Amino acid sequence: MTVDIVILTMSESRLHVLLVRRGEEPFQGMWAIPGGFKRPVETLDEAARRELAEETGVDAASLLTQFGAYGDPGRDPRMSVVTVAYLAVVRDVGEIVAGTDAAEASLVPVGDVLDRKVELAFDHLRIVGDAIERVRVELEVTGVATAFVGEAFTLAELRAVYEAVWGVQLDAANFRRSVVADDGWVIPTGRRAQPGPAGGRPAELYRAGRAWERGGPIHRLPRTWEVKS
Amino acid sequence: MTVDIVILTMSESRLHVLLVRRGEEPFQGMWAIPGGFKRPVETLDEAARRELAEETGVDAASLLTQFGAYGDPGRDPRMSVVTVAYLAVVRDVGEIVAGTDAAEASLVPVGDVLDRKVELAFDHLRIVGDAIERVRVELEVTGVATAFVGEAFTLAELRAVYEAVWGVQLDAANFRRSVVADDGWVIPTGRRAQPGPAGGRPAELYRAGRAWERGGPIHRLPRTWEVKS
DNA sequence: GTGTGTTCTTGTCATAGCGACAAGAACCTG
DNA sequence: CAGGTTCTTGTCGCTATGACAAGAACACAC
Repeated sequence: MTVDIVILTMSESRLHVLLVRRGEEPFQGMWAIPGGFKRPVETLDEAARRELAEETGVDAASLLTQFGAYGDPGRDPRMSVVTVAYLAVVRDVGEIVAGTDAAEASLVPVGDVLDRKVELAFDHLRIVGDAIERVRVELEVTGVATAFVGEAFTLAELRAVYEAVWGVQLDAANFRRSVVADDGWVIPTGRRAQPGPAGGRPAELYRAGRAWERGGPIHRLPRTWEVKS
Repeated sequence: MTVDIVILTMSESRLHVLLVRRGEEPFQGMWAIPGGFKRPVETLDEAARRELAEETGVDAASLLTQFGAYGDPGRDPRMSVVTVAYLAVVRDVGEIVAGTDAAEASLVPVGDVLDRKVELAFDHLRIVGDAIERVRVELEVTGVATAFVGEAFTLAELRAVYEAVWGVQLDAANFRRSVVADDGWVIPTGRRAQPGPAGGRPAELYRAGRAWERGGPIHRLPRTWEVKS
């Protein structure tokens, strides 16, 4: 019994996953998602949190959600091992420190992983793929989007999350209208963000409201207000 | 490592779950969901299918979907056991036969389980509860609804699924319009169903179309067209 | 300062979706 | 045939939303 953890975060408007370079056999030197063996005295959630901290120094405690179990014979060359996979979405990974069993830890664009530019150990490619798919769905149904951004955020930042995860372009005006629709999804803070290097009108800063508990305001299914060109 | 299976089906317009009465310790004589130990040479999916067939005689092969793993210490009094839970929605359970390890097998209304009128062994109440919640979500996003009904079905039957699972009343006219919306969710067969004992106009029979793959037509979140009185 | 470019914000318009409701159609039983 | 039940069709009005245009607030170059 092992647990493995997929940590997702936004960086440079792209989705990234936290990987560690394996320090031990099997697959020594190859990239993998953090994880390790569960102890009999702890719950699965506790095991996930502990392994993540041990190998990367990241504490994603309350955000870890379980999303799958993998137990194909042969997925681990050593023995028959079933792993339970966890997912956490964070706005800032914080200090990444390679710990036990890990020679190195860093953020990698998920695009590079899915394109196989970065090869993963075990069946971790499949696990990461399932995690992404899960986030795509959760984005529509839950408030996961706010977990990607900070305490205070601009609507452009929030929109970038949807665009990166779904791989679409959204109309800024319509996005604003849907989110601000006075149902309490976002609450203006009164402050404004610093404009980017190219200038532009400074964006208002918002914080997350409580309406996300009932599902998000942005949908992708029958909606097609992606930008044309 | 064990696998446990939650089988859900509709009976008398109510949601039912397939339970077995345990033939062995621990919890001998108590109701539980079917399940058992995974073998090293098989996948989790195969283990679920095998255990279900062994204990109940039910073959739900292609419909089994994994939805959670449970590994709290103490959930099994004998030892530390992690179980992977599977869910299947079927229109007809078929022949139920109590098999190995099971003294009895039958369908129980989920209401009785959630109300604790029927007590379950281990943490199976929690597992069943999670399964129900999963179905409630899937009903909105996937074509699970069609798995509850037969090959050919009336729109009233399909509507009853949503009403039973969500615990709401839906307007028959609006339900029809949403489902028939010529997007291929249901396809008329040209045949008609037998009216019930109280008479009434005979309903048209439909079969499931391919549009369900892109998500269902019925939503519950911002929608509130439940019947008033 | 002034002009140009960029980004965020506000507003308009037309259409599609949908909740509420009423009426008609097709069966039953007695 | 009368009355009851269930399924089916249709209408009305409101809201949500996709498309698009215009205004506002900044940076930078000159």
